[in-house]
Amino acid sequence: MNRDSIRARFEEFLRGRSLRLTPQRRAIFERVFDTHEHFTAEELFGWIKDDGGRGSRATVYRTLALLVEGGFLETLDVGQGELHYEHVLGHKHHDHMVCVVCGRIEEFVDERIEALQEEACRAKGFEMESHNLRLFGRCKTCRRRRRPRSGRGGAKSTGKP
Amino acid sequence: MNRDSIRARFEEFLRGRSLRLTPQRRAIFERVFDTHEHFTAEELFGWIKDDGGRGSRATVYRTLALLVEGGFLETLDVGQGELHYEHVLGHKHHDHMVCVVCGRIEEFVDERIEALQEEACRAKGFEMESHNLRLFGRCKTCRRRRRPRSGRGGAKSTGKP
DNA sequence: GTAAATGCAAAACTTTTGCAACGTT
DNA sequence: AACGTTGCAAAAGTTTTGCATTTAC
Repeated sequence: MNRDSIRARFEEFLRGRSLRLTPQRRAIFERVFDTHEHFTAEELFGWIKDDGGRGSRATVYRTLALLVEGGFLETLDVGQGELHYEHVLGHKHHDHMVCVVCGRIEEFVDERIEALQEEACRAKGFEMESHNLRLFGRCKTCRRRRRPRSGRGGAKSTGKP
Repeated sequence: MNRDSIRARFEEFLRGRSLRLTPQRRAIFERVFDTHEHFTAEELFGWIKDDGGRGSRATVYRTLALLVEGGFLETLDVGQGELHYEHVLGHKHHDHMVCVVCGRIEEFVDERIEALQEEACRAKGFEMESHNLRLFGRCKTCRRRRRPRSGRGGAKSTGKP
């Protein structure tokens, strides 16, 4: 699904709820869909600032919540304190492998796992709305190195034990 | 595995690191293993207070971290802001179904899913250290009701979108 | 014109930390 | 005496909120 149709849906979503398409919302929307990566609210806020600034932190958070509500984004908690966001529209469901050394997030899917989850739910009378599978460990690259890469993420001290 | 052997291991763990078995640590340990449920740091702190009070919030957090480090407890993030803790010793690995209505957490295991996860890791050159599968939805009980149960958990407003 | 949105700063919440006082060994 | 512990209050870090002001429709 391309940018234009996503934008059209976003505008429709806003109209449907009598919300307004402000320059801030537009800027945030565009910046979000300019990236193909996962990002955090704080990162996004930084990008918006760098781009010359429409949008406060509060507006970034409020707009992200809106995008999640509208099904444009999904949150991914990698247990690092900050929530990560990723696109949903035009992306198939997938699970994540999170490298505990460098913080890199890899995506994968296995339809057989998906099916077994459904089966487990049926067995328990549970009606699944969503699910989330995260594998933590060391990625291919980090298995070869003794020291962490210097990039983003990684074994940062976090609000969580 | 029974309480006495777990306690013995805990004492051994402390001794091995020249840490002391203080009354606070003992009280926290006992209270933790008095429950069969998942609990949060704040809940535990409340219990300790109710029991007549040895232990500050800081000590509760510090001791929980210790218990996790020692492999006595594991954390479970149900996306509700607070981390949940659960016993590890004497409990086989399992995954979780989290009811988004009443907050109830149900456990389940499927060895086939476990095996497929390993397979996915091999395919990506990823070395898995741990994993975490959470299914969110409505439990058997809540599917039958139109209104949420009044108990703990549930659709509480949280620090996360 | 009017309801909605923004920005700021303050607040909320969970968790961590600095530090002086305290117990154990 | 030396060192680990505790408790308190303050700090940290992320996200939310109240409110006066501005803006889109």
